[in-house]
Amino acid sequence: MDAAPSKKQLTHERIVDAAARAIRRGGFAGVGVAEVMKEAGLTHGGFYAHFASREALLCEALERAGQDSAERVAQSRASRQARGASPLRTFVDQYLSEQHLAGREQGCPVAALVSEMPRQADAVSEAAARRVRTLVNAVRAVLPNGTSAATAGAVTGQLVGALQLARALGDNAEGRALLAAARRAVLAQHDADPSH
Amino acid sequence: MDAAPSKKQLTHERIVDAAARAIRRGGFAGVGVAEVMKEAGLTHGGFYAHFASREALLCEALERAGQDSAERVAQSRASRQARGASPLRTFVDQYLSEQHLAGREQGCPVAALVSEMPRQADAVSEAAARRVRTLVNAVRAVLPNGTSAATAGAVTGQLVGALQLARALGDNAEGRALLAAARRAVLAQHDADPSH
DNA sequence: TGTACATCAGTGAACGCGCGTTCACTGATGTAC
DNA sequence: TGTACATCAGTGAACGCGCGTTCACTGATGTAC
Repeated sequence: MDAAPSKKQLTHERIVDAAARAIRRGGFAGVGVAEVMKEAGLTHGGFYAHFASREALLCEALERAGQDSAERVAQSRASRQARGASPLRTFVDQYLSEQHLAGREQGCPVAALVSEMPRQADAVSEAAARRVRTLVNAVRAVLPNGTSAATAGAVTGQLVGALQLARALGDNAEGRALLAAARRAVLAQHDADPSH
Repeated sequence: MDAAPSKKQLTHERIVDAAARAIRRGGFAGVGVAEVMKEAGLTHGGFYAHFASREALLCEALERAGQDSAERVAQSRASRQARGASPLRTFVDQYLSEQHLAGREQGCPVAALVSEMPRQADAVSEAAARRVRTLVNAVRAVLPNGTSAATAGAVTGQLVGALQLARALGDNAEGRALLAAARRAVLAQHDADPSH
């Protein structure tokens, strides 16, 4: 069905990928039509054959960034859980890892962009709200059955907030200490088996 | 000593006040020289008699926004504590209040700006990091004596993250439920007397 | 007290620049016969 | 198999606009005498 992507579709993907990186690197305002097209190996004039507007690109970029980040997490999840860690512990250790602290461009778009989300044009902030819900659901999935969306949201806030504050303090001892303290706090509160 | 501010100093304050509101309303990029000057009742040409650059204004605006927000909190704190609430509960109830959810422009600049902080020019992101430390210290002051800065940072992350996610979801039932869940979580974890 | 002058906060026109968007065009691809 | 033609992804010049910054100027204030 989706077996044979056309050349145009492949180009489209390349543009969205570039934008998904740019949006986490530079924020919503850091996504420039010309720069993204250049990074995709094209000239800026062709942009409007692919997107109705820059706004439309931002919406697609948000979604792509979320998928991209989720895939990265899924890759190492299996191996960690095999070593006996709980799903929650695995998730928290990855989300509040030093790699995630340093790798903004490849990381969670919610952590990279939340404080800008409410200021975007309607279509963009709606796409952003969907991304937030997706993340909250991912957190909910590693919490005990029956946990409410609101409670999962509070835990998500704990993760997102700690990562952002650590980044604002810098990728140094100060930021890493905050991150470590947040890992401990989340696990002490929600993990049944704080063995390690 | 600082008894008689000159007319120029008063003007300077007005500009910084306008910028402190604009930076929380529109983010770092939302602070335009011309617009801020206009809001202060001036024309844009006079700007450089007050600031070396737009960057310098951003630094001052960050600090002012922090003071402004802290003052607002201090105003209602006394009366609440008099009614018997603990300092922590008072702080949390205010930080995660529905007023704070709706009032971005008058609220905490850290919640309004964290995810943009690491992307700013050096001077600005340093001023931002100082703001973060100030907030963490305020949280630390309402936690038990001896709480480490890192642990206070984790709690701060919980507050900042929850407020941001709620704002990204919108000032509606969904956002308010997240906020309420976060209030419960923080107090259950840290407040000795969860009486109410 | 009154006049002459220096100071300086604020004005408004102008600048160069980068941005999102438009559009006439190119040139490769693939179908029709 | 070979030629003629339509399609359409991508090019690159050009547009209008808003931005941060500069600068010659204005006009009110206050000091010197």
